[in-house]
Amino acid sequence: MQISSRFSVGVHILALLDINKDGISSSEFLAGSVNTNPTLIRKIMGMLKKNGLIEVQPGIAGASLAKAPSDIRLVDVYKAVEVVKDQELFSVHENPLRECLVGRNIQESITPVLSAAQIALEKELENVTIEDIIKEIKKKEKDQHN
Amino acid sequence: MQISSRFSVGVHILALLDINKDGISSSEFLAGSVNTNPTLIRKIMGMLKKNGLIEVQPGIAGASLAKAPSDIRLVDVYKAVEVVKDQELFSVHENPLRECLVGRNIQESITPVLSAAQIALEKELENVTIEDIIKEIKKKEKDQHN
DNA sequence: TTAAGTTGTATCTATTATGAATACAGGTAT
DNA sequence: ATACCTGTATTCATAATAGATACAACTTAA
Repeated sequence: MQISSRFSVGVHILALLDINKDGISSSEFLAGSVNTNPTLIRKIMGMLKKNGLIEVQPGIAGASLAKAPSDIRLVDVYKAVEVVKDQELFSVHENPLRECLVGRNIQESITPVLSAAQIALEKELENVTIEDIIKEIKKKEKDQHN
Repeated sequence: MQISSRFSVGVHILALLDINKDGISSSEFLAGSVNTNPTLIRKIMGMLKKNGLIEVQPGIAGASLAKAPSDIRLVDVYKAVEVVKDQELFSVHENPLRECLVGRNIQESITPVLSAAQIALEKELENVTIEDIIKEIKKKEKDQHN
């Protein structure tokens, strides 16, 4: 099981929109950098737009960030691309036997733990912004030239 | 996307093995409580056995915990049932364009963040044991009778 | 106004993971 | 010898993902 690459692709798109802000970032351009097809990019861009992270207009080539890179946290991207719904990272088996002590109480007993784990993961993604990723990209690039 | 219910089923099995330790917990018995088929239970039991969490023997009905419930952490179950591999909770798009600044550095830049998030999730599962779950089950049962 | 290019969607397909189900070999016990 | 159980392989239906094609609606430039 893996969380969809829509998340990492979303981050890729946002970082590139900022780095290429003086140019035109069409879905085809972005798709080239990500190495996928423009349709998937447009689908993800639609999600990012709906959540107020980017600005795009039908018919007009290119997109741009709707906020400063320092104001976009990775958790915003994570939630925008809907890779995981709230409270539902972990699936729990349905309809355990109500005639059994464990069966009738397991769901309510385990759900808070699973929820806490999911929240811990999301909290970690709150600490990183697109600006951080961009800085890291530039740093890696610089390091490689030394 | 959701993490397989093998995890919650595994916890269910372990809790029930302890609560029913004076009885015989065959795969059919466990399957009844979980409300699934015995094959899936045996498959998961095989994983739990391989990781030293339970004891089972071919031909002999029933299984039992290999450790005290207080010594089995949920993260042990999580890893035993292999719902998620190390470093691979998040999938990252492959082969981004090397001719692009973002494309050639995005993977190395984002991987540490994703890894940290995954570890945060697992850390949360380290804090809870099967004993905790059993206590919670009994507590919920008691609360319901008042 | 026409033509070209782009976004926003819908649709189809291949691939993969899950979980239900059946079957059966091999082990155990009465 | 019979009955029961575990361990494992296999088949099947379902769902999510990602690649791909097609096209309507919109914008811009010629």
